[in-house]
Amino acid sequence: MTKQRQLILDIIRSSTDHMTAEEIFFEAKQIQSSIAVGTVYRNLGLMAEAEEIKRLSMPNAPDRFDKTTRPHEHIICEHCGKLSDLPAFNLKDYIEKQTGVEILGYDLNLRYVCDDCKKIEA
Amino acid sequence: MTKQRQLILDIIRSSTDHMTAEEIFFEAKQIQSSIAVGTVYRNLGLMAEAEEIKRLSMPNAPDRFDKTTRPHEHIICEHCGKLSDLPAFNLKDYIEKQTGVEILGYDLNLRYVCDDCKKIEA
DNA sequence: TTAAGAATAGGAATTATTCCTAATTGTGAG
DNA sequence: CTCACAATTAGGAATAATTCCTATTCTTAA
Repeated sequence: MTKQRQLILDIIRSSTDHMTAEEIFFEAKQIQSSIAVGTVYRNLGLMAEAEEIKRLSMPNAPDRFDKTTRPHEHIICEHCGKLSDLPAFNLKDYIEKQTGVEILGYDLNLRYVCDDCKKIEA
Repeated sequence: MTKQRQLILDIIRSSTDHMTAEEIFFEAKQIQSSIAVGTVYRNLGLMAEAEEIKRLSMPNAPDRFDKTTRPHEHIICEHCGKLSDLPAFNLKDYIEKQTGVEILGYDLNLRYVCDDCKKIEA
């Protein structure tokens, strides 16, 4: 756990939303201006691999990183792209029963239109 | 529906697995050598938008395209990356009841280790 | 048949990410 | 403490995936 990795982790943990690598890089730069973008990507990849954080991949968007590794769901507004958390549905047992396969984990991404966008549309 | 778009759609529909844009481009080129990579990406994006096909985004992998737009689930081997289809679990009603939110759709990606990789690991 | 609009080819540009190498930092044996 | 070694970083080049631009080529309706 180097200084840089700790800094990146702190930024993710103190953010309320799900940041992109680029956003994390710019915040990190505010604190340690010498930090390199490669360092950010490498540490994000390593921490995601080690399951200290979670990488989120969505269509038509760069990856985002989630401080929460315990299971929970994500819901994304199709209109503005806002990404929010939902409590876990705990589908693992249900899925394993349905499929007969040992599931290591799953990603469930729900699509909706958020209240703000609904107002605008109406 | 131009000749090129039809060609791209035919390639996707006749494939058994989920192809990347690059794979689709190379197959298309066998048939129409003048086709441009931009044409493939543009038409894939348009068809995904129009829900004629479905775009799949996974961590650490380029997007893939699925001929099947009717709901079904995807399961990916964490070891070799093989991506397979599963029948739909029809979680929409359950999710809407849990969340109280109108869900437009969802993507559920399951992670497991496929039989081939299990053998190798053992 | 021709003008207008839409889509393509070709390639440059952009975005997101990874890789390379020299320099720096942290660590443990002496 | 300090030297040497290993690991990590900074900086930037390189790559991968995708989008964008513009001139050209269809297509279609009048």
